[in-house]
Amino acid sequence: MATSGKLMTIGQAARASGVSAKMIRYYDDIDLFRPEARSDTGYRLFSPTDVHALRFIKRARDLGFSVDEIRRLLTLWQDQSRASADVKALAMEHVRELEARIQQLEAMVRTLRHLADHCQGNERPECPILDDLAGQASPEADAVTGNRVRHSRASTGL
Amino acid sequence: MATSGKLMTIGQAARASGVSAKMIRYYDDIDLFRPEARSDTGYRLFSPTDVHALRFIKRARDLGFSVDEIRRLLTLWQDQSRASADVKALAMEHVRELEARIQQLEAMVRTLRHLADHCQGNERPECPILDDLAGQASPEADAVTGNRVRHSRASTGL
DNA sequence: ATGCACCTTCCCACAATGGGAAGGTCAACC
DNA sequence: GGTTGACCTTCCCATTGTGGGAAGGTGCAT
Repeated sequence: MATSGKLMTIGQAARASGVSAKMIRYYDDIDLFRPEARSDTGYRLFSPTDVHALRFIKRARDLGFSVDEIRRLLTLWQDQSRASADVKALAMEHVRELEARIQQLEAMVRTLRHLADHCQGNERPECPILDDLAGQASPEADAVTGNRVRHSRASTGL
Repeated sequence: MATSGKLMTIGQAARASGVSAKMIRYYDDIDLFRPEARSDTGYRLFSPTDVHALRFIKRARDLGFSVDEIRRLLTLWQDQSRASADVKALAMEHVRELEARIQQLEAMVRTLRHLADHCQGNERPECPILDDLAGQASPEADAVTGNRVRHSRASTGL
C-alpha cells in the first residue's frame, strides 16, 4: 500500500485540512490519528491520505462527535467490511445525545423567558428573576392567569 | 447585622442546599461565596443565610448561568438599590447564548438526520454518513428530490 | 480511650482547545 | 560560510465545573 504521494509538513496539512497544527499534534498524542511518517529530524510528514483523514475528523467534530466517537467512526471508515447499520447506530445515538442537550437548554430558556416576562426591567429593584433564584416566588400577580404566583418556581424539568 | 442563627458544618450545608461539599469548597476557593465563619479548628461554619445563598447559586447553575454570571447575579441580589433592568438584561443575554447553542445543536441534528435518512442501515458497507464525513457526497439518488446528490455535503451552518 | 463520621488541604483527572517558551531545522539570500 | 526568518519540536500552563482520593486533624458517643 504505497499511500504517500508528496509529503507535507504539519503547517501545510493544517491549512489543507482546516485542523490547527496544535490539534493535529494532540490527535497524534492521544492516538486518534498518526501521520504517515517522520523526517529524520523529527518533523511529522503528511500524505494526501493523511489530510483526507484530518478533514474527516474535522467534519465529524463540526457535527459534534466526541473524539471517542470519532475513533469509532474512523475504524468503521477504514473497515471495508463494515455494516452501514453500525455507522447509522452510532450516528443516531449521537443524535439522541444532542437532542437531550437541546431539551435541557430549551427548558432553561423557557423558564428564563417566563421569569423575564414578568420582570418590569426598569430602575426599580423588585425582580421576579432574583426572587425565583432566591427560592421565593415573586408576590406579583400573574399577568396571564390573574392568580397569585403560587407556582413554586417554574420547573426546568431537569 | 447579626445574620447567624445556628451554624452548621459543610456536610449539613451541602445536604440543605443541594450543592456538594466539594463544590462549596470550590466556590469558596474562587471567591464566589464565603461562608459565615470558621471554627477555631478550621471548620467552615454556615448560617441559614449562607445556605440560602447556596441554593441561589444552585438554582442559577441549573438554569445554565456560568459561575461568572452568577457572581454578577449575587451582587445584584445583595444590592438593594439595583435596577431590575440590569437583572433582566443579564438574564436575556444568557438566553441569547443558550439559544445560539441550541441553534448549533439543531443544525447538527438536521444534518445527521438527513444523512441517516439516506443510510440503508443494513449489513452492507455503503454508507452516506461516512461518505459525507469523508468529503465525498454519496452517489445515491436523493430520495426526496430525485436529483443526484450534488449538495456538496449538507451544511451545518456553523 | 477507642472508633467512626466528619472535616481540612492538596493533588489528579476529565475534554478539547489555545498560548507561549525554549530550542532545533530548513531554505533563501548575501 | 553565515545570517535571518519561517517553521518545526516538546513541554508546561490555562480554561470550566465537577468528582475522586490521599493524608491527616476533629468531634462526639460509647
